[in-house]
Amino acid sequence: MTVRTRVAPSPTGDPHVGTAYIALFNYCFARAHGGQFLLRIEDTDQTRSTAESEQAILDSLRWLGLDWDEGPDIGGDCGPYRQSERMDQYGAYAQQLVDEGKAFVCYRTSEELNELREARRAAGNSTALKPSDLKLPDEEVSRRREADQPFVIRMIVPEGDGSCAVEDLLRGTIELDWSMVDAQILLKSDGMPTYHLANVVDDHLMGITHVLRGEEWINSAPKHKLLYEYFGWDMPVLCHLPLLRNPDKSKLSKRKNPTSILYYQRMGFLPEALLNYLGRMGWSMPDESEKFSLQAMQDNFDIQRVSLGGPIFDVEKLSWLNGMWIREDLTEQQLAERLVQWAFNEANLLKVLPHAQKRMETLSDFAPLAGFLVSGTLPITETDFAGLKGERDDIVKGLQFALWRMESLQQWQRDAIWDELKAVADASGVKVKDFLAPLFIAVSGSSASFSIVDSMELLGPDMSRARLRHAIDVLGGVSKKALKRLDKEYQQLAVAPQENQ
RNA sequence: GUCCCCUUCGUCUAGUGGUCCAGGACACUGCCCUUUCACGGCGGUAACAGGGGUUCGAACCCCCUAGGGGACGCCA
Repeated sequence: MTVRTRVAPSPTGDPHVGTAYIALFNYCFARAHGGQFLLRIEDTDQTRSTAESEQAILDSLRWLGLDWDEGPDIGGDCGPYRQSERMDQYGAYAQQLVDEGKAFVCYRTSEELNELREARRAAGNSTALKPSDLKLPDEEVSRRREADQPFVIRMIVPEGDGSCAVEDLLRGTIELDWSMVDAQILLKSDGMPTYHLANVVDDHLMGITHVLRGEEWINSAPKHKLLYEYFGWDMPVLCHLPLLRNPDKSKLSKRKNPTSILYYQRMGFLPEALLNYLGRMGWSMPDESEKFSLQAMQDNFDIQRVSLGGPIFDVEKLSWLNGMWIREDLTEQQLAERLVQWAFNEANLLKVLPHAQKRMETLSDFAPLAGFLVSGTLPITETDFAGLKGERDDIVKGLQFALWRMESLQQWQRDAIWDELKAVADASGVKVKDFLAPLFIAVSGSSASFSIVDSMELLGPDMSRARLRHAIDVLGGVSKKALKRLDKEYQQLAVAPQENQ
């Protein structure tokens, strides 16, 4: 048995707990059956992926103790591959399907696609575009080809009624209507494969026998099944796991919840505890014990013990569990080592000292000065913001704008942070000093502290964002309605904020 | 809008036709321990989404309704 976890780098490079969640189940499933656990980094979208974001995920999984095996050499690296090394290969597979009449070249422009989709929607149909919808007259095709217009390769899919039966290890047979399945793009106009092609080709080449993935993939399973049929390959057994949820039940997202493994690391959670907690999400030990090690989970793993309701990620219970691990599984000696490892090591102190030293008169000044850097959620209250300029609403607005800006920031460096914050302040017509004042309190808990950008750089993106979010909550939060209004205003600031999930 | 998935205490879950007027854990809460706080110990409140079937018997099987979620991209 061979299973793999696909990990997709996020634009901001945060290793997502959802990724670790899926990886954990793949790991246990494979190990429990004496099989292999492989890792594959999905990397076909150049706008998302960087070497750093890939590394961050690998490091996080390793931190959690989820070690993977070396896979077979399928061209390029066995682990994460770089697209440039394998491009030709995907192109060849796509071409093969074209030659066999199972895929076709499509010259449609995105404007045309939008029109076609809108027309279908207006008619009350699904928006899935079929080969026949996309077909252009032959002369038009040759005209566009001669004009060297960009094209993609799409797969042929069945038209008309009927459904595709997909087998799921946990859900049994799932019937999906072919009418919902569009002529999926396999090869993009830049020559890169889409996930769907890369996924099927890689899994085949890697000899994957079982695929455990999130349930958001159920709907594209027919495409994958069809591709396996087109290529004449054996299809792996599919198993769709439930999705981790926010407290409001939506899919776990960083807008509503800290989702980065780095955040939990920084917050002082033990990897054993975080992994243990993820193992309790939608799964239970036969004896229902709450606290168990990865080894114990693996030894007792039974995929049938997965429950299908989407579990809500509850930090409170995670904290309790973490406390259990600290109290019951660490000697004082080990706890001391963990603390040093976590933050009180020389390298870390040296990063902080440049900012602290000039503000110190005695050594004992250090803790109050730098304490916020090793704290979790700061014990701030509404009154901490009382002395500042501006109404409560304006302060909240500033914090929210800063938060949004920081959520889309890709390079977490002090100068970049400064540029972003200044841009927002300028665009909103607020003096930088007044704009920054509430941020100081949100981030450091005090109005007198290290410079805001230095503090944020030291804290890292996840903790910084969490602090901003917490400050907004402390100030009474933002209602849904107000949020909508603020969002509109934010979009009009013309600082061209990037959309991100 | 269309399709798919899901539905046991507020939350995580046990439960695969009788042993369930539903068990455990977090949270909340009462008492005990304790110079304080925490830890720990003993209790308490709290759920089978609703309606129809099938069956001697249904949390469990079937159907309908409702609610929640997901998918509908040259993202993964």
